[in-house]
Amino acid sequence: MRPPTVVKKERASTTAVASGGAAAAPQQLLKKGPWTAAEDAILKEYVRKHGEGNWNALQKKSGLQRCGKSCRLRWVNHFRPNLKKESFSPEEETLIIRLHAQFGNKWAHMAKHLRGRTDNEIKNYWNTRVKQRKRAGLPLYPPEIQQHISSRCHGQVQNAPWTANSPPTLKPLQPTNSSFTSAMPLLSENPYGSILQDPSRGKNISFQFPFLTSPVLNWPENFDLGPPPLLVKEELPSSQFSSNYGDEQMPHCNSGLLNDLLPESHGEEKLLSSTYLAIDLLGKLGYWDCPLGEFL
DNA sequence: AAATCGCTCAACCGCCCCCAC
DNA sequence: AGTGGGGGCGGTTGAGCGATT
Repeated sequence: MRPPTVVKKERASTTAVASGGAAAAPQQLLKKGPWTAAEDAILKEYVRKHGEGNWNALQKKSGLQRCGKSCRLRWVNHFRPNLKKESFSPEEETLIIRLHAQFGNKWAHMAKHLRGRTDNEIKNYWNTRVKQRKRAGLPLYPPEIQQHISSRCHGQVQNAPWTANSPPTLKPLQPTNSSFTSAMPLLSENPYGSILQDPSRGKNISFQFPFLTSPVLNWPENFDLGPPPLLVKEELPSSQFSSNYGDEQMPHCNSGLLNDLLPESHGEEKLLSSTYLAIDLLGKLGYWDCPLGEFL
């Protein structure tokens, strides 16, 4: 990766920034293009004094001729603490591929799982990868990743909506020509998730299928994701366990069941932990017969 | 040495959501 | 309920640079 912040040739211009990114900026001349060392210094000093956020105020208070969005982007991509500068490691590359298989083009979401990496970096890496593999006539996901994912746990949910009297049955996918795409018609009967009744506790538990609610699905042919990554979202009716997948501030529900089953997890691991723990939860409730260890 | 090509990546753009009023 | 500002996010662009011809 090329070292950042080295501006060899000034391509900046001073212009009235148009709508969109600088909608809130006053109609004055704001600079665009590469940042200079002096601008960087102003930005860093401002954040040191005032912390992150309130980016438009930065422009007003510091006199920096940059719109708030540009300041935020510069900070996030170059000066935020603990940023990694080196190229992606093989482990990181593998993780990106797996995360993309799971979440699609959710760069910011993926960045939460790659400590010290920015959404922009991941996006650039992926777009380059797409170009390269397309040119080489290779599939988007390498066979080893496809194999790894599809071998984690072959199961498929049927018979929605579920109840405790009619629990979801798990049907092994055929190892050869099965694909998540082929599973979708079955799941489309219940595109937003389901509610499970747990009579032993007198509780209802709501599940959602992020794959089915994601607008970015464009799965390659024959890509087998295995089972949808079930996420426990709500324990009805009293739940406050309502975060979206990927929400780092996932609150605990206010009744006992999920808190019993979901141990503490922290930071960037929380999303995947919540996903896997949700699957584990299904197993503990008897709806899933795949040990968590095999799924991971 | 010069021209061309292809890739990388920083930065911008536009859309959207959230929240205060 | 409607509106506007702030901020987050994904898509896109194009300058810079190394490789190749």
